[in-house]
Amino acid sequence: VDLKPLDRSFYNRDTVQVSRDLLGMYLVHNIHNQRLVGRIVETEAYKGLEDKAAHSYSGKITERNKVMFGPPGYAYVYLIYGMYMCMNIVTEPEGNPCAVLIRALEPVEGLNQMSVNRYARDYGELNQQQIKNISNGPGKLCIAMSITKQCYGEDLCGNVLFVAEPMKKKKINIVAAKRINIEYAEEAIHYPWRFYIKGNPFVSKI
DNA sequence: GTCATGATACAG
DNA sequence: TGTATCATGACC
Repeated sequence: VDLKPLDRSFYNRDTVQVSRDLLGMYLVHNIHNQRLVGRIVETEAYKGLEDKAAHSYSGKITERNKVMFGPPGYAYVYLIYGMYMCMNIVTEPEGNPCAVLIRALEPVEGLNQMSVNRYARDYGELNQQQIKNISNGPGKLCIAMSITKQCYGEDLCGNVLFVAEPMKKKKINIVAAKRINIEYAEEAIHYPWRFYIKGNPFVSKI
């Protein structure tokens, strides 16, 4: 199946809109001569200067957040809690430091390799619990998809790591909710900028 | 449900 | 140099 990167203009839009439109799209990572594909089922919008939960809120450019201040369509990957990586996609025009966090995937292609990445072995046959746990969280999906700090700043309009529209797009219902684990963010705690596909079993938590 | 884990970024 | 962190897995 042919999967082609979305055009940069897709990302050069309002971050909440991009967050919603990413649901149902495929995240693709070509690595070690293999293609890993996951359907995006959960996202969160981080709207830069107006959002206390965003890493770019202060407006100060740092080593970590600098890619957020650049042009849209690039990967913002960072270490969280000293142990896990999170994958974001930069949105909006250059200078407006916004991003979408990818919070959960439904495995589409390369499930076997993902299970090796996650569980350090090839189970051959995975049980339902193991499958469900492969990529139902932002840290988990980075392990499953081999997304590391090496991916920081990767151009998603290239052919290594990108988002593609599936051949057949299923009809979905979108749920909007408060974002996860941003208790420090004062009024931004309540913004309904978490989006997920209603009823999808790979959503991280209800 | 609670809690330890862990490395880095960032502020002070 | 101290502190908080866009999470997870292992435990109760």
